[in-house]
This record gives sequence, C-alpha cells and structure tokens, in this order.
Amino acid sequence: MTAPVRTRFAPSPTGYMHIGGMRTALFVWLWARHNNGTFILRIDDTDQQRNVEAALAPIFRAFRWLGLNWDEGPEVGGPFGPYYQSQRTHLYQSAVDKLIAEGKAYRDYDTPEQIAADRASAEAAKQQFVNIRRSLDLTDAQRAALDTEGRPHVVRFLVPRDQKVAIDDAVRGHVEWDGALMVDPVIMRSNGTFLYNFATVVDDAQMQITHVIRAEEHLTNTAAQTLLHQALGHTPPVFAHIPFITAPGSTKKLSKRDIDKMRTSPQLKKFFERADEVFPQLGLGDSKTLNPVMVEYYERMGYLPAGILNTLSRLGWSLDDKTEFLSLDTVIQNFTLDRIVKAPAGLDPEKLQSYQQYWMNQLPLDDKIDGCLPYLQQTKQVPETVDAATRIVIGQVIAAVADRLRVFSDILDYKEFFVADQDLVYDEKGFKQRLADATEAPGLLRSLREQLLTVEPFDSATLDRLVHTFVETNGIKIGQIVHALRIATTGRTVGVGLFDAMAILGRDRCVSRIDRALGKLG
RNA sequence: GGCCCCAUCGUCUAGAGGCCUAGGACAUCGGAUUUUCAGUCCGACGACUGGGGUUCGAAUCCCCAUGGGGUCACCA
Repeated sequence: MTAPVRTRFAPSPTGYMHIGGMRTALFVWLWARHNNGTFILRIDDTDQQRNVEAALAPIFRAFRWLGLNWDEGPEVGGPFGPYYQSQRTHLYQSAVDKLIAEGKAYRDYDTPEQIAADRASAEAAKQQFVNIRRSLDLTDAQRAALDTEGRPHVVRFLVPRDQKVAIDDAVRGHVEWDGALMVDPVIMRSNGTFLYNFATVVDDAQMQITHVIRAEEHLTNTAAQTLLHQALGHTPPVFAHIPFITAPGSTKKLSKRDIDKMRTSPQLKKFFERADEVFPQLGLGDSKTLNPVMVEYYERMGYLPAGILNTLSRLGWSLDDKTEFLSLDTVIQNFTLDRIVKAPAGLDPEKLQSYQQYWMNQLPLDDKIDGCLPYLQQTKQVPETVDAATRIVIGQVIAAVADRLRVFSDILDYKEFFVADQDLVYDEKGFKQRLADATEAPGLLRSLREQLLTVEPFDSATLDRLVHTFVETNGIKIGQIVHALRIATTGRTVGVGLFDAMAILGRDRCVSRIDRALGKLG
C-alpha cells in the first residue's frame, strides 16, 4: 500500500508566468492527476516586499486558462495551510529550534567579510571552499556576550561531513554527493527570516509531499535538502528533476533576461513581430509588455489551451514513437516519470504552431466564433452585443478563412469583411499593379460589374461559374480579371477564396466597392 | 575552477543488445492541386560526438576523452 501521491508547484510572485515554469507545473500536475493524487500550489514569497497579490494574479490566470486546477493552495485552502510561505514562519522557527537543540544546526557569528576572506584564501590555495566552523567552538558565555554586543548571526545547518548523500532520482537515477565538500547552508538569515532551501523542506514534509518534481537547476540543492529532511526526522520525498527548456536555437536555459536576443532570433522573430501587430490593436501594449516567454502572450494572442498543453507535454516527454497530437486526458492517462527525457529541450515555435493549428482545426465553428468574437469587439469591428445576423456573418467569414485561422487573433487580418465600403483600405502596390497599371483590367471589371448586378443567386458557386464563363466569352485568362476583382472588392491581394469573399460581402457591397475602386482610377 | 547533470536528423523525439540498411513529427527542398495566400497530397534531404572495451552481435552496457549545461548567496 503506497501513500496517495501529493505533488506541489511552488512559484514565487514574479508578476508573470514563465512558459518554462508552466511546463514544469504541467508535469507536476500531470503526475498528481495520473495517480488520482493531490496537486498543491504553494507560494514561495519568503523574501517579499512586493505586492504579492498583483504579482500572483498572472500566475493564477495562467493555471486557470490552461485548466490546471489545484486541490490545495491559495483561494481554495486545504488541510495543510496556510499556503503562503510568508505565513508559515512559525513552522520554520520551531524546526530551526529543534535542529539547534539537537546540535544539528548552529548559530554562526562569522561576518560576511570573514567568510569572503575564507573563500578567497581557499581559492588562492586552489582548495575547494567549505566554511570554517569557528562558531562551533564558542561557549555559551561567549555566545551570550556576542549577543549582548549586538553581533548578528545566521543559523547554519551542520552538514555531516563524514557522509555521502544519495538520492534515487525518478528521472536521473542514482545521484550522490560528498558531504565533505559541502558548505553548511544558511537556513536562517541574520534578520530572522528563512531561506528557500530550508522552508521548502519544512513545507514539503509538513504538506506530506510524496514527489518533488522540479526543474533540473535544483538538483544541486537536493543534497542539502535531503540531509535536512533526514535531520528533521522525515523520509525525503521522491525527487524527479526534469530538464529545463532552452531558448530556441540555444542550449541555454530559456530566460526572460535574454529576451532581447530572442527578439532577433530567426525562430522567435515572427512571434515578436506578430505581437507588435496584434497587441496594440487590443490595447495590450506590444512585444515589450507581452512576449513569448510569458504564458499570457499565448492566451492574449488567441492560442488554444490544447495547443499549448500539447506543445508543453511533448517537450521532454513522449507517449511513443509516433503520437504527436495528444489531448490532456490522453496525457494524464499515459504520463509517467520514466518517460521523461533527460536532456534539455528547446522550445520550437514552428512546432508549437503546428500543434496549435491541429487543435484549432478540431474546433467546431461555433467555438471558433466565440474565440474570435472578443477580438472583433475589442477592435470595434462588431458591436459589444452581437445580433444573430452578425454572428452568422462572422461564422461565414471564419468558415471561409478556414485553416488560415491558426490563432483567434488571426481574425484581425480580415477586416475587409467588417469595414464599411467607403472606409475600405486598398493595398497600394496591389491596386497599382492589378488595376491602375493593368490596361485591360478596368474595362473588364466594368463589364463584369454589369453581370454582377443581375446574377442569381449571389453565392460562391454561381459567381465562380459566372467568372469562368466571362473569361471564356472574352477570350482572356482568368488571371486578368480575378486579381482586379479581388483588389477591388477586398482591397487586398491575398485572402480567402475570392468567390467566398464576394458571396459573404453580398451583391450591393461588391458592386459598391467595385465602383469606388473604378472611381479612384479617375 | 570544484561538484553535479546531459549527449540520436537543423529542432522535438522513438529506440531499454539482434525487429535499426535507425522510426515518427516540425522545419527545409522538390512535385501535384489552385484566382491569391494558406492548406492538402506525394516525394526528397537529413542523425547515433570520438576512442577504447564487454559481447557471436552495441545507438543501446562499461571506461576514458570531447562538447554542452546546471550549480557553487544571509536569491528562489
């Protein structure tokens, strides 16, 4: 009988949710769900002066958007709360007291300057630095004297230097360290606050966490944490150190600090450019306020949770040798720690795009309408309250756009359907090339216009036939009329199928737009 | 630099000694379809870091080298 699985993700309030952190959170969540266990959210705000609430909002938002619910944590509570480390200091304090009382931790009165000097001389001697435990030799009286003198001290955990520490990591296997080479970690600062490395151990134990799944950069910390668990009389949890995500085209950890490099990287350039096109229209700033390292970028851009989840699941994990498209349920069912890849994985925007496209294509039209609607409303292309007729038109546009719609905000590329005829903007180059400079075009367009006046019905198939007949009758090539027709009715050289576009616009608007275009020719 | 981790196509991955003349996906490049763009279909290109072992047999196990990365705080 094994204990029910309990996992946790412990973000600190940074003001945004990192896509790499989200991947870690997903794996943590997945393991809990796979085992019908409990997923806990715990806030690591040990050194916080900032506005925690505001800095946390985007993090909760990201979890909710992706549908990763937490069973215990902020806003939902739970039997092991509070779930903010800043509110758990009494637990850390009593753990420290216990360790000191048992001689497993000690007050260290060495000044930072002394430590730095020790470190420098160790380096000069080409020796591995381990702290010199001078304070261990202090008598009670000497300690008392230093205290009255007002000399600050930290509390350090006394590492058993005669031991090796070993873990059996669920993804990395057996890993061990030599205690003789370890610095006694500070567990309490001189100002009485506690360090992450310590708080996390106390919390993981108290919250009965069975599996600590976290990014690989914590692997080194695990030595001290394991020792701490043992000193506190706990059985350490199972550790699983998953590889971090690298920046596209790089082998280094994907970090917000390198954002300017990513901006110009061939892989991510498009993502930034798209942000600069889309976000200003929505009043959301630009690529400086929301970038592809942040989960919110994808949400605001109109990606699907399924697309992002699929991408993240396949980064460092796979089901088998060929399955690419995975629903969350499928991943939950099949997710195991032993199938996690050990090497770091790069986030590939192209591949992300392809997963996204797949899931977008799975979506029923009605859901696509619901997804696009906010973008049209935000940009005032449709009113706040949409009547049935408008909704039908939107549906027609989306159907015509078909798989050109990869993310919901792509609908912003089809303004020609929502703009008034007199406000239609013509692509300058296209207008010149297809109408102004195309000598035959205006005449042909004029003559086709007459036929559009009466053709019945005004639908895509009929228009298609009409134009083809027109082409035959006039002995021209289809290219001679179609481009002019497209630029005249939609203002653009590219877009959805021309006859679909015309059918959606309807007879009156098409004719009116053709007239306006011809008028511009003078 | 010490300690630790990692290493298959450009990228994400399959591979747990023979099924591997190494499979899939994305990207790329051809071709087909087409009124544009996108898409779709077909095809091509393309990898086991190197060297030693172990074994009848190694991408798979061991060792060494090389390379990449993480971490060395009174950050998390």
